[in-house]
Amino acid sequence: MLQFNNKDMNLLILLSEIATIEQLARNKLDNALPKDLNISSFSVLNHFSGSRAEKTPLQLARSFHVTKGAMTNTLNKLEKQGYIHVRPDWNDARKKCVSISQSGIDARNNAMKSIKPILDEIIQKTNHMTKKSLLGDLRNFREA
Amino acid sequence: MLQFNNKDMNLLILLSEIATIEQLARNKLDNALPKDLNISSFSVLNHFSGSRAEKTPLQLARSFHVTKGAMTNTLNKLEKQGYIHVRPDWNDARKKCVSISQSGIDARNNAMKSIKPILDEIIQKTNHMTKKSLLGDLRNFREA
DNA sequence: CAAAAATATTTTATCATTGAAATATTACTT
DNA sequence: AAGTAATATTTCAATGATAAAATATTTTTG
Repeated sequence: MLQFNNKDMNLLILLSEIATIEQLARNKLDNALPKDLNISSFSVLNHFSGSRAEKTPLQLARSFHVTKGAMTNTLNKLEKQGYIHVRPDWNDARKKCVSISQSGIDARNNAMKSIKPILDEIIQKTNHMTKKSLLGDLRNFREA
Repeated sequence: MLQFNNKDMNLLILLSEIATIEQLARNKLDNALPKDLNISSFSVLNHFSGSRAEKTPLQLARSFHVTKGAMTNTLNKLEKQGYIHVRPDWNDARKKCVSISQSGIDARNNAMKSIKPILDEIIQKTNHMTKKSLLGDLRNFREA
């Protein structure tokens, strides 16, 4: 039988561990969020709560590493909900400019409140770990 | 405006970093795999290459943290492809017993060869990191 | 300036997953 | 032993993502 080296296998295990965490976290958060906000929509709103500067759909798609079509979907939903403003870019008709609305900010804050118990639970359970170095390691890892 | 504590925000950032890595890795691997094997199918085959013991669909669903319906799908595909054997459990008619076939082993080895360049590239790029402690940290993190 | 290439968004078909319901079998309870 | 609860699998509708094609606009190039 073919033999693969340990490094390859260990990397697969590491990646599968990451996938598992992602899946569990996604499910927990998804269920905790208000039913009119899925994780994708919440992420976009949350993104704008850091900086309210306008972004184009393409910039957002890149930020979240999703396809442009997926971002079109998410933005359409958010716009119908009144959580974002979308306007043409007057200098370049190919582009649009997306920003968060006041009710979008409210929805984001409300969503944050509903997932806070889960976040706090995780924080409490992982209090012994240094999440700071973990985050750094993961960032380095992602670069590759 | 509402205020959320730094720990909550940092945790969200950490989770989003994990999600990003998962997405990038999944895409890279998915594209590299033979077109008749997606990651889910490959994972099941790879699972059996560690221990060829029979497993029930439910056990597999739990191992991979997917729903039972998702596992039914994956197993149906693998069976049609001839990569697994599925037989009734003679002691309990509710259950089935799944095992890997010889061509399943071949397909798994072949798939491994096709993703090896990607794995090696990641390994090389992250050679400076101690992936061992990272894996431990992530495991602890997942428990929570 | 006209043609070609690049950029931005939307549309379309396809796919994998989920949660819940349906079905079937086995285990428990009294 | 009958009825209820638990377990295992499949089916189904809905969802959210992808890749690729379609459309529109702007930039580059010859």
